[in-house]
Amino acid sequence: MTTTSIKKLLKTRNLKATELRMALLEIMSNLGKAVSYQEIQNSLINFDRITLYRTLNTFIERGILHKIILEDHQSFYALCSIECSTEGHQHQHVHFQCNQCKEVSCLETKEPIQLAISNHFVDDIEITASGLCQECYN
Amino acid sequence: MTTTSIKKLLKTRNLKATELRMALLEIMSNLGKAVSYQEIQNSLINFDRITLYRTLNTFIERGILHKIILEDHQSFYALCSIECSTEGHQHQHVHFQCNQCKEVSCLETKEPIQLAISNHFVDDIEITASGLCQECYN
DNA sequence: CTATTTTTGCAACAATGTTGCGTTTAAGTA
DNA sequence: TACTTAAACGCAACATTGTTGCAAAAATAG
Repeated sequence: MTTTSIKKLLKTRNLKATELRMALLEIMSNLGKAVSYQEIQNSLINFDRITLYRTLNTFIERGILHKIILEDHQSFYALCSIECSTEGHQHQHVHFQCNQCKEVSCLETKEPIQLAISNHFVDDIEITASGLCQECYN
Repeated sequence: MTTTSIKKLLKTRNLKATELRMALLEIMSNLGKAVSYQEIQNSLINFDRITLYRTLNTFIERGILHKIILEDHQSFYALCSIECSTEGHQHQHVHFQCNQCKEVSCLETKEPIQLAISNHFVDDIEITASGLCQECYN
């Protein structure tokens, strides 16, 4: 994403284009993958952690980012698809973490994921898989 | 579980039957559901939080408990099935949290869950669903 | 350029994770 | 039962992350 398109995105969500927000979105779009909280912190220079905390929450709330929580309490963040908005997230994908390189990716599914549980009303499903990614598998 | 059977279980895992371990397993087996960390703390009296931390980790390591991490970083713990051991966990179930009563349950699946991702080697799958449980649905 | 609303940055606190280490305890053995 | 010893505990100490309030600063609209 260019600086201009980032600014546009922020504007559509009624958010001001502040320094940290721009920096964060630049990092996320440059890396083009799910990024760990650690990695975000390391990529930013001279930032306030409370502001980052609030920025991440704001972005999630406005449908710009989504959060992925893995077993070891590590948080990852990934850019949302275009369908997500202030009104809500529209994700339909599986999160995959490679046990070797530890990278996390969002895998789009062609068909909606179905899960039927008797006597339960299922509203949302989160699927996290782990194993070996394409790179590490070969 | 009776006190005797708890002691037996600990012995099979080469663990000493200490006060906190006994108390924790009694709570877990009495409640008979996934229990939040909060709830565990509230149920215990006069305990050391580091000891609890280590006890939980030990139990997970030895295949007595398994940990369920939900979106809001809340940890839940549940007793493992008989198949789990020091050698490893053998779970094949879906974790479900009710949006209303917030209870978490482990739902056994009759058939193994399959997930094929092209060019990836899938080793483990975690599925967390949310919605309304039987009680709150009616 | 100015006004206004948003956002930041700091203080302050809570919860949980994590390790080291000396002391205590459980459990096997004499 | 008393003794021994490896396991487990309990405390100190520190790190990380979450969370809120509030005054100061900054971004946008006009």
